[in-house]
Amino acid sequence: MVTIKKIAELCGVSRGTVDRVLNKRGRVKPETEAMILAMAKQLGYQPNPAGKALAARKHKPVVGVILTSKGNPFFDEIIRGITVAEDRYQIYGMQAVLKTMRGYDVEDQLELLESFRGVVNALIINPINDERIAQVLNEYVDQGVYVITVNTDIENCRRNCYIGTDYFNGGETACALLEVLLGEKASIGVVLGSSRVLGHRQRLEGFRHRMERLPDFHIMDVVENEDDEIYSYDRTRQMLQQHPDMDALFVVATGVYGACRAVLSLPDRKEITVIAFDSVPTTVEMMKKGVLKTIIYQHPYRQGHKAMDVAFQYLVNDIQPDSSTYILKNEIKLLENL
Amino acid sequence: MVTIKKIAELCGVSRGTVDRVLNKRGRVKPETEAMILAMAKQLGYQPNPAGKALAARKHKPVVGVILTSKGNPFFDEIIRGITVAEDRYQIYGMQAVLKTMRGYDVEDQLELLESFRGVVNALIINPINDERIAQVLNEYVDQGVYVITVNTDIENCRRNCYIGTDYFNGGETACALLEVLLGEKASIGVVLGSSRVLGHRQRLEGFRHRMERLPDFHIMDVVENEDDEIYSYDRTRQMLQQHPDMDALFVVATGVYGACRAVLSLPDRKEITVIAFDSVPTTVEMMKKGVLKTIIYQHPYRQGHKAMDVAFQYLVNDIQPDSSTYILKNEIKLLENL
DNA sequence: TTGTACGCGTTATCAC
DNA sequence: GTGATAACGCGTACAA
Repeated sequence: MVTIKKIAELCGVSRGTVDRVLNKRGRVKPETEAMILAMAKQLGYQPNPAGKALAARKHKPVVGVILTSKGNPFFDEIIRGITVAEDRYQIYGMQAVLKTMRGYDVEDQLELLESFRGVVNALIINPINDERIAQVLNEYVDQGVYVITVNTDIENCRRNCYIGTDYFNGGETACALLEVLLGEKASIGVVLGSSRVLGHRQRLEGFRHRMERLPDFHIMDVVENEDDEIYSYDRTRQMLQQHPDMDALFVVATGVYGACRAVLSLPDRKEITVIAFDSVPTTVEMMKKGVLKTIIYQHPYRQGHKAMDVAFQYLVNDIQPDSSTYILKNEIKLLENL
Repeated sequence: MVTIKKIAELCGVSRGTVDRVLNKRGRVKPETEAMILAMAKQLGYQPNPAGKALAARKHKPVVGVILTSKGNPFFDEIIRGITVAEDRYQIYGMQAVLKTMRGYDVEDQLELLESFRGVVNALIINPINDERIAQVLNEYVDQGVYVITVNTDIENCRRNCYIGTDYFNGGETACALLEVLLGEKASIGVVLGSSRVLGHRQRLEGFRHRMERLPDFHIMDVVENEDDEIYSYDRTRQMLQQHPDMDALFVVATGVYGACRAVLSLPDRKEITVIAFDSVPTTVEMMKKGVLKTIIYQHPYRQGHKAMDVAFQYLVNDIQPDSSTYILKNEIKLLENL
């Protein structure tokens, strides 16, 4: 096992010098620096996280967490992942400060971001895809804050790491699932949430892309529910009535409950297959009622847990993740394997 | 942050005394012990894993790993999870020694177990469900070795932790999936592997249990393939020919490739829906060919990684897992979300 | 029965 | 530029 001490001995210098070289603190003669670097490389030196963690205990790194959709059970699962991880890492002196907001208001999120200025060492955020947000995140990165986007990513931003699902693939999966359930023919109604969220647009693109190889799959109509269950109910119901031949519903984002209630409210109508995302209590209820046979699941708990894990590795052990994205799979769930 | 040192100061004793109390080493006056215990509890003392890890560095704990089915791609994924985790934890002085075997011979596994006697501090094993194995594992536990069963559990054994899927639920999920794919009627052929593996029996039980609420689901025939692809091919083919009305195949364990080849070899036969487990290259090939539309996935990588994580937490940080079982979900995969 | 002292690997602070 | 030293929290050998 190779340590700083050992390198120091082998190079005939002190631990302090080796430390200065390895951590690029300067004030070292170029020749000795080269020698130490060579030796470290040759021996394959890896810093010991336990030592680092112990020495770094006085830093007490703070992780700021900003999540949209306060009170949304899906995000509650992300939060659970975060708090369980916080619990595991709290002993290393790391702590998380959580702030949630309701809806997707850019000003609100900017305000929360401002409140973290100079306070946090890392940031976990479910960002609104807005260029002002992207700019603030870039500023954070420039100030040395480690920025992790979770659940949804943001465009034109130099965030350090994204943790979440592949939304385009989520759409492809939804379409493929529909094919498995219905066969080669489908008359589809699409229920959109707000177009503000990057991922939801990508999901629809993925769905359409996968549809290209299915000549008898047709999108008959698209409605927007503005992330509101009542609108979702009303507009879905209207759509179903206007298209009596429609036999599939693709709910791209939120509003699943309202859409399912619309289906339930038309018991004499042709049977309809609903594809939707996330196993929150309301969708589980609809699975139990048989309105939903399947759901696509995004591992929310693991998203939160992994985000904290990445923050921990960076802040406490100074280890960057292998990749700047960590993609969790879109899983297909029945009631049985929830 | 509460440390041993702080507790010692507050109690007016030395760090050594506190250590003896907290680690139950004895040689402490009952009264002071009580006081220290009370203080530790009141302050919510948690040992710092970094300190523990550092102090434990001289121990160099060894994790023995015994896996059946050498060369099986499913187990290769488990191994990948183990080695990635080993890489992450290797810096703490922990190392893994991996031994694989072919098939399910009890003598072979006993031999491997013997070779680890007195060598390992923890054991990760994919056990054959045999009472002699159970007995040896109990001996290991009694000697203070931390025993983790992975992928399949074993009966009548005091192993410390099981990490893997719920096989009974896997069977239920398979049946529910078949219902989603075929509707309320199905004439099913079952392909069994070896009955030696506990999990595979449980899967069939789960399947049968879920079938109880489907009066028009019938198991027409059952064949065993002895974990051999050629037998699997032959016997499945014969079964399909004998039952022209059979429209579903439930492959409980290995032999998926052979069974699918049997389906392919009868192109003019009635279409058949195949339910099987694990996305290994051969099954993925069959998905691409369209023989398999879905597969049930067991998170093999995560099984291996989590097993090492639990071993690490125990050996290096002295932390036991929350539960003596860690159950990973049976996931349903299409080609799109593999 | 209790206290002291050292080492684990890293970082930070001095003094030279 | 460089080296010595203390500190982080824990475990333990040894002294009292």
